[in-house]
Amino acid sequence: MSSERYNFKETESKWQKFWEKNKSFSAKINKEKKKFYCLEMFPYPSGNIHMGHVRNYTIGDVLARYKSLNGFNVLHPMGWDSFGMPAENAARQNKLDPKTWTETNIANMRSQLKMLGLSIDWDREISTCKPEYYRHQQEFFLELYDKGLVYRKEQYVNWDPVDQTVLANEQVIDGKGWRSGATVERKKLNQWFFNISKFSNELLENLNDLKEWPNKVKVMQKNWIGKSFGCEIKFNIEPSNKIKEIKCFTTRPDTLFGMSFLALSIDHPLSKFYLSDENFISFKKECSATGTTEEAIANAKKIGFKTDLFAINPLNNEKVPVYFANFVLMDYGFGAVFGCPAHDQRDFDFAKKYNLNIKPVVTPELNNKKFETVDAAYAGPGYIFNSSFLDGLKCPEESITKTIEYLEKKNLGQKKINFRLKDWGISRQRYWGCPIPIVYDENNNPKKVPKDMLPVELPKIDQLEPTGNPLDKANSWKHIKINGKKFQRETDTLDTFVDSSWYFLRFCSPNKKDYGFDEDEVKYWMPVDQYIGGIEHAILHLLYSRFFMQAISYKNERIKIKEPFKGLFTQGMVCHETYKDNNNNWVSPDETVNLDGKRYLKKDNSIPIKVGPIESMSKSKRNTIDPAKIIENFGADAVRLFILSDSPPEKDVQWSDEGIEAAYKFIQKLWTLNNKIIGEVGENHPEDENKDLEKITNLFIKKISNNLDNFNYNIVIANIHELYGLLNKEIIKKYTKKTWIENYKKIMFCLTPILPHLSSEIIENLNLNEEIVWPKYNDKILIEENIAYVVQINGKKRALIETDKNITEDNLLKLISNNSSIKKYIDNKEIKRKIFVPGKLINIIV
RNA sequence: GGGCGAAUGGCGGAACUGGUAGACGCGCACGACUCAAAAUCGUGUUUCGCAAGAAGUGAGAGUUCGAUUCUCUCUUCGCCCA
Repeated sequence: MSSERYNFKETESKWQKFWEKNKSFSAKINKEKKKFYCLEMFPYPSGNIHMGHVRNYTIGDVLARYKSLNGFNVLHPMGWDSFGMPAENAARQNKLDPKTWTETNIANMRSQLKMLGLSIDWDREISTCKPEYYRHQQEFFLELYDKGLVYRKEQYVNWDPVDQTVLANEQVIDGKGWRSGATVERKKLNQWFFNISKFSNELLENLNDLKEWPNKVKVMQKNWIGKSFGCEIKFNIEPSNKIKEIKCFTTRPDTLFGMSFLALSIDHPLSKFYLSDENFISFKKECSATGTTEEAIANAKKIGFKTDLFAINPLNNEKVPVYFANFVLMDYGFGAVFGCPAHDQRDFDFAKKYNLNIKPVVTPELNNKKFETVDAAYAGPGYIFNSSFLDGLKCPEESITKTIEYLEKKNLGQKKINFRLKDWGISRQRYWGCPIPIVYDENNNPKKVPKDMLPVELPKIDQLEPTGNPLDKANSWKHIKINGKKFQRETDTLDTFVDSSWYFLRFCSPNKKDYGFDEDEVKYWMPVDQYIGGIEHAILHLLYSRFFMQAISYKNERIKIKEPFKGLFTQGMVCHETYKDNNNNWVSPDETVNLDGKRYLKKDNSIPIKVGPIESMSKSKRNTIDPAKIIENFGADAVRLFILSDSPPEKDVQWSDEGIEAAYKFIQKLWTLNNKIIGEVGENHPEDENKDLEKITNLFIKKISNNLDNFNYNIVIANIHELYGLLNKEIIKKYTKKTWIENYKKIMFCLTPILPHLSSEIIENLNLNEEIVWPKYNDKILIEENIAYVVQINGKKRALIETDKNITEDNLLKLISNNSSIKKYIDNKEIKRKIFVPGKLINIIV
């Protein structure tokens, strides 16, 4: 017998144990069934799960369970993105070993996730920091090396001279190292790259086939890849003793007549002639004060170094000075641009500073030959002028193609496609990452580590020193003999984005020893049918994973999959109010007492708290809520219910105490209702009073199915609330035991994706002895004989008339003319027009 | 500066292909139970108005018998890129 109050602790742990023991969510290839690969972005094991995880994994779990009930063979795995800087930082600070720190966190977070009741195949759990995982990653690296997709070149990094370490961009704050406070320098290092730009066109074109991706993400990737049409132009240089010509790329060849200088990147090959010039060296130093991001370079003050060279404009043979400038990137085009100050703001700023000619060549109006750019560059459309044979062309529609045609004909330049996407630098000067399987001989030539020597395992270091690269100091590991020859190991490790670029393949065969994945398993499970995660990974992680799939299938006939993620869903963030005390220090929700819903006091000293804006939960603002505590107090079903209820899953949701309490109460109400229904079932009336219960059930199944199909999970919760109200009214009516069970069980089956524990318990108590499947609804039952017709007069609703659905227009009009509340609107008035929509409404124009 | 998106009660949000705006939840108010409180249950809750009624989906126009929904202009906000 069911007790009065629902004991969520007992019931939830009972079912979690049941699922674990029976391996209820274990996935195996079954070619009889359609597969469904449901994947959520795997977490970084930072210590505890946060609300973002709860939301992400609840959304995924609802989908996985729903698909499973609908007859799909579901793969729903979980793992750990367990290499990365937080572990290394924590280890350096506390002089620990990152492995122990990471493993403790994983154990903790695994148990927290299990408390959510997720339908995960835990036998497939993987962790990227384990040699059993990264061994295969090293093999992929070597495969890509053989395919020519990996190379080494020099590139700038942010160098912290005090900590003797390379910093990521986000570790540089106001030009200083985040921990040491030392001024960060730009330093050139030899680093490894994946040739992602080789696939620029494929990565761009394939976006069109990703029909189940949010358009927003596709647009972001498209902009990131940044395909542009332009022109490569050759400039002759005078005097020609250093260099004869300089190539540059431009998207605006049509402004060539407005050129007043040529700007080069400080890394341009020409720079080698100036390295003995003290002024150039100090200029170079000044440039290295700016960060390495595009944004930092764009916002920096434009500075230049004038050379003794001049470039010849190929169109009019004018001579213009050649500068080195800090805003030109070696990665873009050829590290050289021509400056047209009148129509580019950057060039305009530069020309103003160095007193260079500003000659307008585009005018907004066709006949305005006096147009000048005085305060700012003009980048808008218009007509070409001051440009000899180009004059009068419409800009940019005609002018660009015409100019390119001319340059090509005269052999001065040629049309070119340029991509913004740069190759992916994968070297990290860190300890806690996947070792790069490369060694160097005595002449510093790189050699692959032989396959039979994989994995290259990280050396065990019990205590990490606060500074430097530990692998560089690990002498016994670093020096190695292969076939009697001496080598030194590569001491950089791989970017952790590499770890997450193929983990979805590993999940298909997580225990395969000799290779990263099993081809048959991958053929069956891939691609991921639904990938779910945060929008913050819209570009890098998703693009890198797409590249990896391209790279693996490149020159490999057996792997046909080009795109890893068929469907993508990006969920919004979990937000909370922020609180500050009168010293402007952040205060966490745990430290406050709610006075009246609006005002808060600090718990320990009763001083009023300032309530700030609602922001996404973050440790720095101290507005986080610990899911573990919430599950402990309210139960997993209540948390699942609330995290889905308040906002559409793709939008941000606000966490509130009232919300989770309401969810908890609703779980209790469902249990109370269940007890009443079980009582009714025991009554066993001889026949049904009416068909209402059947209608309620069918309409509910229809609504909840549609809403689940469309990710309208917040509306799904509303459907359940609505259903509760209806059933509560229904229990006073009389139905047979059979009718009650038939309908109630279907309803409960529908609740299992959302509230798996409560519904499993109820279903068990029904003693059905049948498999749980997603119920089908019967549309015929939902057809109503009578319907409330909307009666509009001049487009305004004036009445509802309950009548036969299939009534004719004439009969409906008769009804209306007898209706007292409408009569007054049409009496003594001429009816000009009638619009009749069968089964819905009639609109009378008078 | 460019691109994408959003704007609906006190709050979060519903409204299928143009057809009853405000589902559902929170909050609030009143009532029942109770010596009382909590919990629970019930009723109400867009605004103005006693009412009949009128107005109403960021602002302004347009298409239409009819617009939250379609088109244009503008305002504000968010995200991405610069």
